Amino acid sequence: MTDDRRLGRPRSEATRKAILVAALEELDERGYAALTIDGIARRAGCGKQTIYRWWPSKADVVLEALLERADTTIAIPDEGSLSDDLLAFLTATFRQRGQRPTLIGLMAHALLDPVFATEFKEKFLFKRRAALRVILDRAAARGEIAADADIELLMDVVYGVLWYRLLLDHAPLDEPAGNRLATLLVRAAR
Amino acid sequence: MTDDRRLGRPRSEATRKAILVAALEELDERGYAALTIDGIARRAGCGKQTIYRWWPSKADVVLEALLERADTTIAIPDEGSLSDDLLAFLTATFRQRGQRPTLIGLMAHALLDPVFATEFKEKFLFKRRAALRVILDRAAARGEIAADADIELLMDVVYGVLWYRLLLDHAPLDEPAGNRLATLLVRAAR
Amino acid sequence: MTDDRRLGRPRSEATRKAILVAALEELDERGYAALTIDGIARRAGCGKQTIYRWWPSKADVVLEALLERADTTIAIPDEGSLSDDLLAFLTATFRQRGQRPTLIGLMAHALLDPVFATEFKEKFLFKRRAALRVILDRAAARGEIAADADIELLMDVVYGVLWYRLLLDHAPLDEPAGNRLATLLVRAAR
Amino acid sequence: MTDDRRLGRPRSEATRKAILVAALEELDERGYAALTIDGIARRAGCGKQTIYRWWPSKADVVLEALLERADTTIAIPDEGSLSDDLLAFLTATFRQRGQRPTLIGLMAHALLDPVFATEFKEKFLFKRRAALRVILDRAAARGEIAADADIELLMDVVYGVLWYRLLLDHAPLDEPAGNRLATLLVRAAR
DNA sequence: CGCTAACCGAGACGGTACGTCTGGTCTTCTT
DNA sequence: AAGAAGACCAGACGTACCGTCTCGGTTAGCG
Repeated sequence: MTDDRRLGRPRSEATRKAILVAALEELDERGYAALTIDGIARRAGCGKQTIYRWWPSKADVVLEALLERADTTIAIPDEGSLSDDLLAFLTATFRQRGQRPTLIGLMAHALLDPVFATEFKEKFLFKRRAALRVILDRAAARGEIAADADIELLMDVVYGVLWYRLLLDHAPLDEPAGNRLATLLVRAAR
Repeated sequence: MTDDRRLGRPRSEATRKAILVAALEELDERGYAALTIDGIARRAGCGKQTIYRWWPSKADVVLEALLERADTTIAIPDEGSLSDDLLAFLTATFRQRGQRPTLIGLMAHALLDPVFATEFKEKFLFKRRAALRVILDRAAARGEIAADADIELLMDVVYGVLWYRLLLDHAPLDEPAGNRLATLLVRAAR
Repeated sequence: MTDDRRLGRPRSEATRKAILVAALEELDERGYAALTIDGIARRAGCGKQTIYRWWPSKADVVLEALLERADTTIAIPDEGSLSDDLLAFLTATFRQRGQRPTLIGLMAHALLDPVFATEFKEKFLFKRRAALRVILDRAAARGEIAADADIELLMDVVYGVLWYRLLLDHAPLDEPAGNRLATLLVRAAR
Repeated sequence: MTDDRRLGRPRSEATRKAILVAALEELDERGYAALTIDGIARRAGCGKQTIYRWWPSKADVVLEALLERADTTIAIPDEGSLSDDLLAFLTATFRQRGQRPTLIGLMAHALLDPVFATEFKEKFLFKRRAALRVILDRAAARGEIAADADIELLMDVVYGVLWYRLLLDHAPLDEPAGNRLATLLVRAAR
């Protein structure tokens, strides 16, 4: 029941969107390393101050753009077996591989800026982990996972392989890869 | 065959070392994000040109310093069983966790600079993978790994978990963790 | 005839005064160079728009404040002789030396902004000249000034010396100085 | 016998001149109020830092340009009589009236920036006063100036009228004006 | 022993982005 | 319609580094 109406001119939604779009376009065309606040402002047709007013760093702009663009809700499959759930989850996750430049840039920034790192984990990384945890908890309830299994470790295996291949780009992140990873996990979980 | 002696004044070994030391000190004290060529040169008491003459980027300086400091030879345990070999390997690898700031910085740079990324993979990452491959190949020869197992994937699991925890810093990289990961791998390999 | 009452809410006299006071306070505390519309508005507790609505530039605010504060009527002495009139006029004028920061700022602004320069001359500088001209005309009628004397030049001597010392601050603007200048003028006028 | 050779790359004389020229061109074309360091650097084809390295403010750049362009030596006429000397001096000084925009800008800046004001007085204003003083001292030695005359005040009359007309631009600064001012001064000096 | 060549330190150079500041305009609700 | 609040676009500010360059000076092998 809070009254959200504030004094003064309200924030321009049009400008906010123009900035997010401009950030993603600049990112695609020139890469994260060449991304600048100046460039985003120029492309969005806004003043730099408007960006600095709402986001603490360029990474925060990109993160918000990513969250807005991505499916807000992370689909949690429920096929009845760990194997099928994992396969569905991995396939859905791998399908977002087009986001690679964005994710790479955000991770790079997180490594260089601890403040943003926290933001990135809370708003993105840990949200995805939570979805995976639901799947594993259900499988544990069905007895598909050994009682002494380390659920945290299993999740790290999933996201570890995912990020490692995303970062190094040395091996595929496609459906067959998802298949093999699911098989490995099922075997390891018993 | 090649006569490596060059005309003119030879490269100063003292300066080379001063630069590598200065780079690591700056890295420790101020973090990779604040690392600058200017700063390294100032601390090393040398001209900027001297750095640019021998290294293409600040990451290359740090990489060379890391390679020089780290055990040049990667120990490859041969205990007779996959389980023991993995445990020994992981324990040795995790022990280098003190390098975290350095590794984080190099990875960040690699994500932003494709040229350095190649360098980093060749000189560092793939060298470590090769050591692990020897262990896995031996285990396969002993029949400890299923014939249809995906050796590449197993390696990605090891280094994926390692890097994922290194980057996110959300879970420990200690001996118990190594133990559990080794157990998981043995189970998955069958 | 004209009906000056306008539609809508009338201008707030309290705000107008708060702005003029705030402008002079900022001027005294931080100097003209640091004077900003933002700062005046903040101190006056009003919106920037309210200032822009009524004054074209910060100098106009200061000018209005100065005119309001200063004696609205410029005293024109009539002692019976050029010498006494000049002395009285100079003494009265020099007494306003405390306005130096204000006058300095207004002159600086006038030099940089031709539109304000016109305003400044009409509302301030030429008003003072007119007073001096009355004195000189009366002296001419009494025959104290040679028929071929250049009255305009005499006025420029008075205000030239005054402003030159005000601007450079290299020599006093006190009563002895007024005395000497009056003597010089009387001599020059013959 | 100081050894002026300094370490490092020497200052570029070509760039120095390009900056001074660019500053005067910008000043002529757009006026002092619109003069920016950015603009000077852009026109001179140099980096902003190069300007900041050598001059503390844009006014210092303009001052150096003015000093370089103007006759370095201020001609001191010696015609044998105060009247002729003054006329020659005023004529020569008034002839530089083309400098008006430059002088106006420098004075405006001096009024806003006390540090530059000192610089401006020392390097420009007081140098001119010194020349005039030579003329007046010679006249005093010849007995053309009353023993009790205030030489400082006479100089302030000359430069006061000059600057007052320069700043307000309400009356001419030409040869007839010089003539009339010289006459007035001779009369006042007796 | 002098010449040549490549090194070294220092530091100026042209650029470019930074994050801040102010200007002048606009858009909301309130008086 | 005026006012307070505050967001908006625009663009200059002065700083920090980038990677390059140009000096004087040093240190090797070769003639």
